[in-house]
Amino acid sequence: MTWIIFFCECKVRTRAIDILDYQHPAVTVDIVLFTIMQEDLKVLLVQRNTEPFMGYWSLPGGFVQMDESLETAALHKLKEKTNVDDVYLEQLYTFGEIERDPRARVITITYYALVNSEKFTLHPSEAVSDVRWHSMYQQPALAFDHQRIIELALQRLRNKLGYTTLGLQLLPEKFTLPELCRVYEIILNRQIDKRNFRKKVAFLDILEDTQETTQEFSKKPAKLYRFKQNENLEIQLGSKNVFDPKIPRSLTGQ
Amino acid sequence: MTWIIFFCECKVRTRAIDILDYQHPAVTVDIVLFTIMQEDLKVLLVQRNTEPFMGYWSLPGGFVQMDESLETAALHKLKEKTNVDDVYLEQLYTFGEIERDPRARVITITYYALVNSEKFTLHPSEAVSDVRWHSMYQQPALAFDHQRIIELALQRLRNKLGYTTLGLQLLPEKFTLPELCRVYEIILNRQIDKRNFRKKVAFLDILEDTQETTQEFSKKPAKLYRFKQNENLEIQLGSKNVFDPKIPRSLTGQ
DNA sequence: TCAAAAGTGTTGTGTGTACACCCATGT
DNA sequence: ACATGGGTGTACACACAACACTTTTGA
Repeated sequence: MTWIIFFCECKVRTRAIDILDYQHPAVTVDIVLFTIMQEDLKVLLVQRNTEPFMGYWSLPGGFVQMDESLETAALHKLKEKTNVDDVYLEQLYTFGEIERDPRARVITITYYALVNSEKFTLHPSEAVSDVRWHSMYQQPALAFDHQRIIELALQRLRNKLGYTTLGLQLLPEKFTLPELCRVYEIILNRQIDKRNFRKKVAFLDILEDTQETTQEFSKKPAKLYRFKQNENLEIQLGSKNVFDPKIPRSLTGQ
Repeated sequence: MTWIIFFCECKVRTRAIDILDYQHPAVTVDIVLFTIMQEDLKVLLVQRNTEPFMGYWSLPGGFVQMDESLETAALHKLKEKTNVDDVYLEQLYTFGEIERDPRARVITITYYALVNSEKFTLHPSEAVSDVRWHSMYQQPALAFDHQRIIELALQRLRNKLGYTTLGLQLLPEKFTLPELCRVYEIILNRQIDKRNFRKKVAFLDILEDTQETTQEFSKKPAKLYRFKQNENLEIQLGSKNVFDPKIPRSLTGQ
């Protein structure tokens, strides 16, 4: 009898703990916003003006409000800091180590985002003193676990570059092939053979010729291309992988 | 009952505003636990006995406690439901739509996990009436957005199968090549050429011959292999991708 | 005429895929 | 002897990687 009562009590109390007395951790979003400027891969950082980590740089982000989805929250934070709202945004990972914020239990859902440099220069919020672009390859000291987050974002970006058309997000509407190639070189941090690159892009058939040229980057005019908007962002090319036979090698095959 | 709880919850959350000037959403973890049994891919599901979605099936999971990291929380929930604790666990995605739980704002960090069938049969918690394995290819009606979560998990599992050795997590320590091949066939839901499969596995050089054989599955004895534990889980094989030239094609090259 | 970047083809090699038969054993 | 699943080799196709010279223009 006692056991039954105890059992019931436990059950009730467990539910009570879950729903009533349960302490909710704080939830934030943090965004790794990439762009390419001055032939360099940049990340947007914000300088902290409060403890902890006062003076350190951190990712733009903030608390998730009750009336916004995670993605919306991320977009809001970005808009707040940069005034840019046309970005490519993708969830990265969720960090929830107990001690990642010394003040309280904070779980952060991280995103990474890409803006093309042109859109950015139209809203040069870098003027705001405590919000600045930093070279990915030369960062200041970062607060919390943000270093780790940025590294993961870069890794993901590099990976996805290979099987998606993500790179196009970093360029204006019209761009030249050498420009696109440079985007890849900058992100991957290594040289790419331009002949092979052109060949692959041509084969993908995701660009259309605008019939225009530009001499912005060279004396010889370079053709300007535009991304075929109707094309899917996820491009599956080439041999897929180890244990995946029986898929015919055609673009339509996936 | 539900209404009382809901009311109380509102009250508590209102107080939270006063104190922190910020409402914290509830945070849960949900786990998609896969195994292979009876030549079929199974997912562990729990039948709900409360509203909302009473009677529907849902993923094992629960609230994240303040003193456990997300991954720890996920492991705890699994242990609770299945008594299995030696699993491969990996974060999947975080869902935070405002309306995903009709009761309150709940953000869930989802994981997927793999157990080998042998470990599972040692702790047959399927006996527990409201916790059961269901065929991935024939599921009951699912609560919340759990259908979507499971689908994402399957997709991820299939993808990762190609460039990792994840499949090995679903087998006991010693296994035969036909068994491993069957794991891939079951998960990918398609036939695989066994000659090509063996060739690739041999080339990967991640298995060691145990010098033993088994006749469990056939009359002709099949060699038993063991996973070389020191090998990395992430195997990069074959051509990498579209925009990634200049990487020599060697296993050491990554 | 020179410098600077755009543009262009070919070849070898590795990896994916298709395909058919013999082997070892229990019944 | 036969049924069952284990085990093996070859040939073709395709994508990746390496590589060097010509073209167009501005200065």
